[in-house]
Amino acid sequence: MTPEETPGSQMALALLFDQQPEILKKPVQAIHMAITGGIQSKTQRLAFNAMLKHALEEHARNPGLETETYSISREELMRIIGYSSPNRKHLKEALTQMQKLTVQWDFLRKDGDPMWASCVLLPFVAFDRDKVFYSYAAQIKPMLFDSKIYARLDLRIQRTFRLDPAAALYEWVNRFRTNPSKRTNEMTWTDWRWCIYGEVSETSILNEYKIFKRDKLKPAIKEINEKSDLTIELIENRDGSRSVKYLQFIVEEKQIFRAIPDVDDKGEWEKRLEDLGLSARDRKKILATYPTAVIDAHWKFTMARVSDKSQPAIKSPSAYLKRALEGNFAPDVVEKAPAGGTQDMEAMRDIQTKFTQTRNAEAEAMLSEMLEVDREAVIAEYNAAQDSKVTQVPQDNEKRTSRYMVPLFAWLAKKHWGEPTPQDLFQFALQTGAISLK
DNA sequence: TAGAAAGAGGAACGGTACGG
DNA sequence: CCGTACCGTTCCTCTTTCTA
Repeated sequence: MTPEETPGSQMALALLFDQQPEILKKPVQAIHMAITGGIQSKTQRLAFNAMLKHALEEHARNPGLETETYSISREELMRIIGYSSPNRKHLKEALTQMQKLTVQWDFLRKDGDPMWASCVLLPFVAFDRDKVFYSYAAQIKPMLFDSKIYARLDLRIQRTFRLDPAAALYEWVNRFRTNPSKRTNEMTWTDWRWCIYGEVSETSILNEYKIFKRDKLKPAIKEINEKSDLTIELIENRDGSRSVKYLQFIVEEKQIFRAIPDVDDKGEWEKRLEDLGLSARDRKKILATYPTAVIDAHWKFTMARVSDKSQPAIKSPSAYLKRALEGNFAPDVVEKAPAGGTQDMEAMRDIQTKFTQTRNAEAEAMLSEMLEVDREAVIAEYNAAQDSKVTQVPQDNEKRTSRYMVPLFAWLAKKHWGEPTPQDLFQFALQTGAISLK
């Protein structure tokens, strides 16, 4: 069942684990979309995500400002989508082509608002020497920018895929990673083909399931299992007939990404240093000489350098780490204690409260968007974790007042997004304008 | 009802076009 | 030169369905 994992891919995953994530909070309606009248390449898909991420950040910085046209530096765009070729022609062509692609938004909610039924993917794109300008259709902007229901998509992972359908399938299954049932939705195989590949003509050989599976599905599943933080498994449903009718996936998060390792723990560091290839003597010396915070900083420094493709490759990460530690390469790691004063403390608490409220609202939206069976599973899990009966969420829908539900939302938010990290709070404070970088 | 035929899918090949 | 996308082919297995 477990896919073959080469040491190389494991190393790549381990490296990924130590980088800063690049999360796009992508509205689910924009994930559940299908290209009509053509196919979408990986470059286009990633570019759309990169541009959306950029626009969302822009939007968060200036919430009041109604921006018509966004711009992103070409360098940054190319970095996010992993476009390394010096030949810009194809990037330009791919982006220009996006103006011709139309999409069916919110594909899963068939009875949804018909206003978003179909619309051009990117109505406007322009270039100059080092910037790319783009804008969205006015009708879909609220959906893109104000959506409460989103999935966290890690663009670092998505750009490591080489196969088009792998990037597309990953995006779809990633959205179901937190489902208690560990299942995606079930769709006819032609709908899956539509979502992860595009619309095909009547004469295409991809009208045969076995060809689609051979050329698109299987390679995509293989690549996702090898390179991503998820393992997925295909379920085929023949529905009594001879041919495969419906497809579904089992989605599980890989172990390494589930538990945040305790970096203060010497044992954990011992193992990490060993994995890197350091000898027992070196490990002992390093752990005895430097505090873990310093090792951690240099570890991150080393990993960033190792995965930096713009510089010559590092032959031996372990030797590099040693040298980095000896030379104290990493910038200062002294933890900055927050400036004292009760005013600051109160401002901090205020940010924390607002952050919690926002997250709870997001958790509520997520819950309401779940399938009935999944929602009840979540509630059952929550109830099981309650010591006392009075805090349990009642079975009767009518009786589910905020007295019960708000703690549930908080629990759910913590479960899915974890404890807010300092970065989360910092980001949030920046976005809401509570603090500013000057 | 046994055996043939047909349908669906899988495995392992092959090729061309094209871009980095 | 290699990897990806796309398009074929041949031979095989398994299951359903047809038919003598």
